[in-house]
Amino acid sequence: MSSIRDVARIAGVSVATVSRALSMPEKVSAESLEKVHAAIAQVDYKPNMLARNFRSARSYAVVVLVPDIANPFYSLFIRALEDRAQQKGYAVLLGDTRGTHERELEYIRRVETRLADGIIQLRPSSEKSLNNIPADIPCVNACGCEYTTGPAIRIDNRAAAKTMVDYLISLGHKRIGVISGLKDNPHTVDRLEGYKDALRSAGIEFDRDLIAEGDFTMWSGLNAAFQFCNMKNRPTAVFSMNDEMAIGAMQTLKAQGIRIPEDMSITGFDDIAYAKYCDPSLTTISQPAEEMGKMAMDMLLRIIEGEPLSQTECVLPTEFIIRKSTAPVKIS
Amino acid sequence: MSSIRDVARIAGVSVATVSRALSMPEKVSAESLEKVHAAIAQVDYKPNMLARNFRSARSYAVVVLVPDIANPFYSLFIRALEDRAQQKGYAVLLGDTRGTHERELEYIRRVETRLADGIIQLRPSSEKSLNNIPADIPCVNACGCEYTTGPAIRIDNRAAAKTMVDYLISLGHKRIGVISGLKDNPHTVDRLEGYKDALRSAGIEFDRDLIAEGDFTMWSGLNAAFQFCNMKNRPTAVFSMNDEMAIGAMQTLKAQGIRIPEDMSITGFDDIAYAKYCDPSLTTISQPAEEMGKMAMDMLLRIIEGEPLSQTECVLPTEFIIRKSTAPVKIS
DNA sequence: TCGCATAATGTAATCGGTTACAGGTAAATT
DNA sequence: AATTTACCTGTAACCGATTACATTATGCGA
Repeated sequence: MSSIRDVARIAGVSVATVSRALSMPEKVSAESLEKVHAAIAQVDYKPNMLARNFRSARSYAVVVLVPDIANPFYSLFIRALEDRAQQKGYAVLLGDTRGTHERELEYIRRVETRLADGIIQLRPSSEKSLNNIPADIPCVNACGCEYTTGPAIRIDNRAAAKTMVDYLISLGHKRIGVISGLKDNPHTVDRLEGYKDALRSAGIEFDRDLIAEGDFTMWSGLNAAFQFCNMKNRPTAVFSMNDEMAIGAMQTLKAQGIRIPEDMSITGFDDIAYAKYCDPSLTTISQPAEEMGKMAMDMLLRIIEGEPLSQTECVLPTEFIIRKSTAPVKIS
Repeated sequence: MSSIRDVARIAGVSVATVSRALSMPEKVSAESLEKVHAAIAQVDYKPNMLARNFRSARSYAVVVLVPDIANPFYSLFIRALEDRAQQKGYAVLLGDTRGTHERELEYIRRVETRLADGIIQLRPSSEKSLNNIPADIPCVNACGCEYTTGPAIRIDNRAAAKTMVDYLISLGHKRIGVISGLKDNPHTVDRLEGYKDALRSAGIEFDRDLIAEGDFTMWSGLNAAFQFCNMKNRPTAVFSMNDEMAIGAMQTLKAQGIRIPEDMSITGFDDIAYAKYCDPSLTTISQPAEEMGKMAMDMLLRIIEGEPLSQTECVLPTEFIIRKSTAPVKIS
């Protein structure tokens, strides 16, 4: 494999000239430039980036920590993140943590040992659920919540949830079930607050029995829905904290002969691709995942490059999308 | 930031001893080992992997080239690939090519410049659609087809397609529509051959009008289905070359008042998570994505490490999954 | 013609590890 | 006691780029 010294020898110039010809060609005479390019072509020289990165003490790579890459909501983020990183000359190291603490630490270690320059965290984190990333390593949360500490891009989960539940209430629903994420998940916490806000402003009393806990998977939504089917005083609408659980729940409801939305309305959150194609199509909240990913990557790279941040938190607007899974409450 | 020389100084040993204490502790006296570990703890030493990788001329990273990471079929693969790579101490560099030639080249360049040691290709490639990866760089296709050149893991697309169409024929269907991928996609080619095989063995004549071309997205499936709705002599079953297009097509069919499976059967391919949860649940072919990803990564790492390969191609079995989207043809 | 600024180039140090080689000590063998 | 062997350790070269600094050549004005 040819090195910069081979090129220099063949071109009849010094290694410094070759290096300059590549990184600052305006500092090199046209004559030398030509000789260098000829030599590069002759020996098919490809610079060794490992050497370059070593010298510059930078890896030009960023770890993306994601709880589960097969989750369609995260994959949208990742696509945007990767796109932006690529544009700026950075690589994305995939860090699928499968939700475990241990794997997260392994990836943090990669930054500490210089194999990556920073971290994009997709797991929502708050003070309560410590994020165990040392303060001195560049990190941005691309999917934060109200209590996320450090630089973050997020939506206003609480307000979005309130909007959704307000809408259900406006349709006449008074008993509104919730399919939540795990209790200690910060998104669950924020969205549940939004749900309670909506009930409060409508003067509806909160009923703990209407909360069914899931874990953001379709399967858990499917299970959670049974809790509502078997109730003597069934809710007339269900607010699911993500689309996947809503889609799972629909299966259960349909299987139990409950018509959507005639007998029960159901809503999601995230607006994943299937939300539009399921039957009936899902009323949901759209998160600007592309935009969030792009902004998060920009923020991280700015931190890495040592540029000042104009703001360390950015709250992006969501979009409320009404489809066919919701309808006015049935008069019975 | 502390280096190995700092540790050596504080421990009162040479840098060689420190290096050995870390990579071959059995070659170092217990006494030295203790001094080194104490010094490491004292200065919070983290080895600079960029230096190590530079010296060893290896990056311990692998590029995964994927046409679109937001495609749920690919994300399953990626999860398996990442899992295996992590186990073996390799990082996964995400290479979302968005289907473009150009981006693929950018990632190939990363291998040539030593930022990665090899490539996992998820785009099906064949002789016809050149894969433009130089022969001297380690590469495995994790999602190959019959004509893929070089090391590959694949399924028997042709046989799987035939199994599916045989099944539809066994239900009495004679006019079987196809929603295909792009014409020159190798998977399309293989699966279409399987379709024709099945027709041939049942003595049914091939009808070009029954082929609707899509591009493996839901949206294209939705559109392709219109071609069948408007036909005077409508097919009684549709074989879609992936689940997403099948799900898109279902939307169109239902919207046109065509009942599934009573009026028309429909089948998919891949068995993505949603295939089980759509309405009706989808009869499909399950690909062992986890297993394929794992095997592909193992094969690639073996090539990188210079170990001999027992075989350069591996064809894994698929599973035929019957759900609710298929039924015997209606007697009319 | 001389002095000085500017441009182009070359020499060699440097980054932080790994490792070939040499040297030294103590135990084992003759 | 001499020789061999095993084991541990240290010195310094090395990987391939970048870049500070020195050097040389050229152009320009006085």
